[in-house]
Amino acid sequence: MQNIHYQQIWQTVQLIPQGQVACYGQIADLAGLPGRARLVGKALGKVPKKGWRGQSVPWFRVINSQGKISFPSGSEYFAKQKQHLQDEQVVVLGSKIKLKDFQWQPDLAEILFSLEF
DNA sequence: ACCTTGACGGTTC
DNA sequence: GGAACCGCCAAGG
Repeated sequence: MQNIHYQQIWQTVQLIPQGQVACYGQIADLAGLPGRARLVGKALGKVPKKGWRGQSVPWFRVINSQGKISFPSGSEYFAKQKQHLQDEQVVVLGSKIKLKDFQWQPDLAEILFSLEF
């Protein structure tokens, strides 16, 4: 396929460690697409369910810059995302997550690694 | 080539 | 806090 941007995004999302979260804008920046948070949302909506390059894409570790799950509360996907996060010990109160405690803070080495492709 | 759609973000009030 | 508004721009129709 030719949608290079989606692939860069999926790949970056795969770097988020288990038990941590990242926001859409943060992923966009790390993927080399500054200012394109919305594209990240679109890309996540299209992750291959079977995974990509042999690994699953942990879409549920991506939330918005306000620390909230971006699906309408009550929707099927909202529940699914919340469940996945709680399963890996991320505390979700209502729809909110404390970024201060759970946001992924990639170190320099990780950033450089992600830029090599 | 034009128009709409996004799992968004920052600014402002 | 939260809501309204505007900027963003690749993809798909």
